[in-house]
Amino acid sequence: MAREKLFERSSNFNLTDPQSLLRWAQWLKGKSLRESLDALQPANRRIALEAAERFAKAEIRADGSFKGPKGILGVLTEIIHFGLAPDNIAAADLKEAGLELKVTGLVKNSKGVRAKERLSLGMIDYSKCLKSGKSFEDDLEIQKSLNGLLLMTYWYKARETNPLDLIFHDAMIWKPEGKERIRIRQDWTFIQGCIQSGHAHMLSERYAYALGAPPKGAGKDTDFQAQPVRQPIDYPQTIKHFVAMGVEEEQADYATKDFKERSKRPGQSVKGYVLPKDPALAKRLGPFPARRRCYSLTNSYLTKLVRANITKD
DNA sequence: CGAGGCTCTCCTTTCCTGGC
DNA sequence: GCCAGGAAAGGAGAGCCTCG
Repeated sequence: MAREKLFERSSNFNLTDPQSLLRWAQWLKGKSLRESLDALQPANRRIALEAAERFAKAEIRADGSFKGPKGILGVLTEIIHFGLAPDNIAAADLKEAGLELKVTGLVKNSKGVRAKERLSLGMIDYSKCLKSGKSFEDDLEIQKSLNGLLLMTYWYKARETNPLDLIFHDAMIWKPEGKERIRIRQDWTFIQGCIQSGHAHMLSERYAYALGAPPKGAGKDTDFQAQPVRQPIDYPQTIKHFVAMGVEEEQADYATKDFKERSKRPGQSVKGYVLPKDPALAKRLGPFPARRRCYSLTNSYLTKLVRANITKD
């Protein structure tokens, strides 16, 4: 099912043509969303404002001031710039072109441009990771992004309360192929291996080349769940398991040693592994409860991508 | 129709590294 | 060996959705 079109911007792009979507995304280079909004005909402008209100609780007043959540640049971009209604269907945003739309912030420091944050791609479903025969290629949660990501970057500005004033930097289509894709598949395999070997509580971004597993949740104890494999297998077996699955020996060896160290410090984040604060919940969930996590492109990898593929500034 | 679950995104803490 | 700044990683608020 295609996205609901709010209005036609057919002179600007063709929803089935990735390159036209990229060009249209790049139109925003050096501009803000406000300019895209101003370029709309009055009738469409009204539709866009109404949609922003409906989908994002964002009130854009006639004088250009803004009232609403500030972290909704992505949603506003979809609505205003592409004329599409957001939905929460698992398929890619720009399905006809096979592209997933992501809007992400950049910052500049002494060493140059970098990504402000990791980029989250989709939630990890622990129970699904146990199904045998489930392959990387079948994991839609992540393939929708790996099959083509229309990545739009903007200059992050702390304390900016009006998303319409944020300046876009550039846009690119990212579709990992060849070596890059294989490397990402290994990261994915590593994550599956952690869950299958009873180490879901050890998942982290630190073992990743590109694809990490940072925590993602509503905060507090509700983020925890019993992991599907209750008892971790021992470390020699864990290495073997990883390698048999296709993880590089170096990564498997490093991670397993690190697991061993961290396992000595339950309840200590980073150097150990996190636990629910409520002891009763911890007891109910069993010995190694796992936090809700997502698949993400790590900050450092995203930074590399941005530096390599997007025009220097 | 209300409680709790889910997911979006931003915020805070911890850790690492490079310069002295 | 210490300090500061920046990066990595964990933590969390809020709104929407789902299900009883």
